[in-house]
Amino acid sequence: MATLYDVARAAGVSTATVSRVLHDQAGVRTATRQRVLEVIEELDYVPDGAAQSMGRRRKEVVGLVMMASRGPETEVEQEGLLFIDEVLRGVDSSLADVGWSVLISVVREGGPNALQQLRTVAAKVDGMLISEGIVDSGELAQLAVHTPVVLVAGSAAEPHADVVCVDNDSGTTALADHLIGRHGRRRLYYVDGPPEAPDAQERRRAFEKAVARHPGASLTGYFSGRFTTGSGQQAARELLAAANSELPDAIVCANDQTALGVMRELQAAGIRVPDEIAVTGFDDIHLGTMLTPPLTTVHQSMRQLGERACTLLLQRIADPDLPRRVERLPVELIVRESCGCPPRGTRA
Amino acid sequence: MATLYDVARAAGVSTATVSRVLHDQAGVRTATRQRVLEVIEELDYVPDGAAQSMGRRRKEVVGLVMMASRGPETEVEQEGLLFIDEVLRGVDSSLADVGWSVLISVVREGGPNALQQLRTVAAKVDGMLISEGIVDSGELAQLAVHTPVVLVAGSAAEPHADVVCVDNDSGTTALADHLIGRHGRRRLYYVDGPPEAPDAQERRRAFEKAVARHPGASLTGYFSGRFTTGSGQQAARELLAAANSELPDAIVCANDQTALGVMRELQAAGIRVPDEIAVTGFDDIHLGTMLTPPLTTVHQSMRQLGERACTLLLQRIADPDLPRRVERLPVELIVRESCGCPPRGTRA
DNA sequence: CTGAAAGCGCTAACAA
DNA sequence: TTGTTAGCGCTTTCAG
Repeated sequence: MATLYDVARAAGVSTATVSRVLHDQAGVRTATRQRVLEVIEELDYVPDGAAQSMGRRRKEVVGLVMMASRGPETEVEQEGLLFIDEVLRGVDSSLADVGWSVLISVVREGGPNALQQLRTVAAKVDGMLISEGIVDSGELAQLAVHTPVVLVAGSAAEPHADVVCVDNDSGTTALADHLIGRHGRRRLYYVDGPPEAPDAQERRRAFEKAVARHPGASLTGYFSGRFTTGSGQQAARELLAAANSELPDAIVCANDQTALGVMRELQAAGIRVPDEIAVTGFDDIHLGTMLTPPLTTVHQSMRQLGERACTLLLQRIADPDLPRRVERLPVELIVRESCGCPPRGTRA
Repeated sequence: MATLYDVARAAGVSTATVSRVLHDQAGVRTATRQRVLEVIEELDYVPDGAAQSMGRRRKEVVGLVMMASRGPETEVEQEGLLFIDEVLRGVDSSLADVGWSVLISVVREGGPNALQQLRTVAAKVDGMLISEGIVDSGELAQLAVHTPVVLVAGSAAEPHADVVCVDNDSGTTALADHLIGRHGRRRLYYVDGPPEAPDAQERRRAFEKAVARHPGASLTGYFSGRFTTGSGQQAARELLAAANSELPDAIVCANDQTALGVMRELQAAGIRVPDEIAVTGFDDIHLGTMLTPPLTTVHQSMRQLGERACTLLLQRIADPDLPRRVERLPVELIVRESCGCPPRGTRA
């Protein structure tokens, strides 16, 4: 492998000059530049990244740490699994502008000390994007002392890092208002996500608040799920089994995966959605458009989440003394048919 | 940021000793080790990755280069998009064993010189996994001179790199035999993928061969698609528009995305699948299980693809003089209902 | 416009 | 068992 020295020697210039040419810096005579360029070409020289990092004291790499899906590999209908892809795209596009790269690390649930893994990553990057649920606030604080960190889809209340999250509040509220105001649903049932997930908390609270604002409407029940299809099925089964009680006329789910399970189970029991019971989700995963009926939900752009998080991270790396920031991304109510609305005109 | 020197000084030992402790190497008295460990803890020391790379002349990072989906971000039904996730998981699991990391780079179609981008990645890694369709054989040859490269899902005929691919042949053959032998389909129509994709070529050839082996069966038509849902729809539309000709009794698609489009369009035209026309895919994407009828297809594990490719890469990095290898991963015929088979017992 | 040279933080061969 | 020290390849300041 040719080094900078080889190039310098072959071109009869100093390493400083080669470096300047390499980075298109001004102050090199055209003829000299030309000569160096030729030698570079000839020697097929590629600068060594590690050495560059040492020299400029910056690696130009950011870490993206995400959670592996729980369960066996074939279980695609899982929390997490669906998001790496989109978030990664956002991050990448934000990085492409400046020529940096992403280092990915997947944390396996129950894997040995996630913190250790994070440290390993930290050694190789200038800053990291960590998705919610990987470390607790204390560990995060430790990490953030030396490494710029942005929490992706994390709790806005996290005091030790910048956070980019989604406006769960307005999304959930819009959904509830639609269901109650537009469709006159009154007996609402809620299928929650895991209590430790900030998104789940925010959505549930917002939902309760929204329901409370509508006289006549009430929360008839509640299931504590885990953002999974299985949770949804379980919730629906329990609901159906409780024979003594009247069924709700709408089931609001903490996310689309859950809604999927609920719908599946209801329909298997011969219940018509949305005629008898409306079902809604949150996230707007692609699968939702393929269901019968198509799922009414709240759209959030994971891509944008990644992009914004990365942008914040780059800014913090550039200036570590920036005040802490929280960015809340807008969401959009996506009305399809599972809420009771009629089919939209033409299909894609 | 504390350095190795700080630790050495504070512990009253040499940097060599600290390094030994850091890597759990033998030959350090327990008491010494203990002391060093304490100092490390106290100073919250984290070794610098770039410096480590320099020292050991190895970065312990592999690059994974994949293609961005074409088209707008919302178009999820695209080639490529669906695979990063799974492949990444395989790579990661293979890397987790040795403690290395993955650097991801997404090549945008039409983006400025992919080769340039690859060089940038090459500077930061010890070897790279490149997915099919990113570089041509010539460029690959250039790259591979200095960097270990494994082609993912590439052409087995590629002479300049190791290749991990899928056994398109046996999968397609099994599918054709099933359709013809089991269901007695005779008038077969094929929707191909892009001609430049090795997978597409292999599948088409295998299909033609398989059909030829069955007297009575024939290939009644052929559409040159692009592995996309859109291609499938277009293929179906053309087929339906050609009013003079008799319709086929089976449409075999180069991949699931395409099959999805075909099914959608056929059903929109009131044609019953599989009663009137059977439809099959290749890949076994999750969506296929959700269709009505569920899609009969050929399963390939992208996760395994990533894992194997990564394993080969690690071996080549360890020994660059290894002979070139091609690994062909097994596939499995997944019989569901779109081929004409009856529903399987219980659903998941 | 160009060059000399001092780092950057760690590893590993060699000595002791 | 521990220490010394020569790199690793590039960047960048400071002189010229």
